[in-house]
Amino acid sequence: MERVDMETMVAHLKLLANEARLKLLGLVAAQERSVGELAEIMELKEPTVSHHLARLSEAGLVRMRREGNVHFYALDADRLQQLSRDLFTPEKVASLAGQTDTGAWERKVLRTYLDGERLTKIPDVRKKRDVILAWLAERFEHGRRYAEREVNEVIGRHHPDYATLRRELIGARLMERESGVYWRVPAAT
Amino acid sequence: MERVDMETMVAHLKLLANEARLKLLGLVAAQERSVGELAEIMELKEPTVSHHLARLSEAGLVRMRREGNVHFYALDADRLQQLSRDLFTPEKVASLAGQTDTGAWERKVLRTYLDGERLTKIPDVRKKRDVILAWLAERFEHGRRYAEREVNEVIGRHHPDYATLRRELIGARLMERESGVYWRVPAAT
DNA sequence: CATCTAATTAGATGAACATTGAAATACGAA
DNA sequence: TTCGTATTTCAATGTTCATCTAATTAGATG
Repeated sequence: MERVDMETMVAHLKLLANEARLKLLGLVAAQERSVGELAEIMELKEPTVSHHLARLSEAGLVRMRREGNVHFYALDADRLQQLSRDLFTPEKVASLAGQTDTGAWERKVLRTYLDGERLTKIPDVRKKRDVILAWLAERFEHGRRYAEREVNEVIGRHHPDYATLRRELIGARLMERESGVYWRVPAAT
Repeated sequence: MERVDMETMVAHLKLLANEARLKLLGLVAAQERSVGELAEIMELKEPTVSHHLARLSEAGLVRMRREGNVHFYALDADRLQQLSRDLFTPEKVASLAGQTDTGAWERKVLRTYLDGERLTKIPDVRKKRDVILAWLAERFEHGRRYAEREVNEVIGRHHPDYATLRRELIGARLMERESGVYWRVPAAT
């Protein structure tokens, strides 16, 4: 499988997302045709057709053969099939996000609700609250076991309502507890 | 296989041929996300994101769920996969031409080289010559057998150089001959 | 060489579309 | 009800792109 980045992927889709070019591909699929011929059939001027053929040619979708000063174009069916196959594989779709910085929003939430180390407010919206809780969980060491009193103390440094936040941390499965002992849950991934 | 005409096909390709929309699909593929969240991540304003999501939504590619006045969008993976599968099947490409009048050019060639029943000139370019020869072949009846003298006479009504044209008709496999007898070859389809 | 034809290139125009700020809407909270 | 927030709708702006005419290139023909 050929690696295709976002940029070329969009370029290829743009190339195909045009009625004139799609028709051209269809016309040269059955048999080779000259520019003038295509212009006549499609009711477009030669320069227009020439322009589209040039773009298709760059992408390797059509081949050109000259006879005198007549240029005959024909479809490269293999290339088209390969391109359409590569364009939308499931993992391609999944990877679309990968090339984007997904952390920006989380950082903004933190900036909004944190004043230094101090938590100014607990967000009502679940997703924002999750971000805050994840940040809060990082205040605890991995592998270490905490008494409830210690947990309250750590949270208390950042917000007075340590009881609520402690329960939320458990609910969000960022921490676990058993018989009064708490510990931080390792990150999933 | 769902039938898709040229118009909707182009519309779908146009929808996907956009970096912002592709990124959006990728972002909502992994988990549902709110408009503001997406705007922040993509460094676009909310109206822009809202607009793109609306278009994706029309095509059924994303689903929306509201929680308070927060709108969460998520990918409809099945729909996307179905769309990408339907978009470029081999027979689809072949049929692209079907919706176009391919006869226009042939008619123009005939207009150019014919003056009524009279052939004004024999085209030099192979393709045009083929059109003229096909027209000429139609002057002969299917199934009937002609002597060479008769062939010359029929052609002679349209152009003085019957010898050349007779040979060309054979070369183009529009007519055949055996021991001095000629007949018209049925169309291949 | 001059001439003709086919195709491409260059430059201009217009339509489609992405993006935005401002206004309107919907909803929850006080 | 009034306020605050998230989203959508509206209207305006700027950019991209398809198409065209005019000019140029390249090949064939006389």
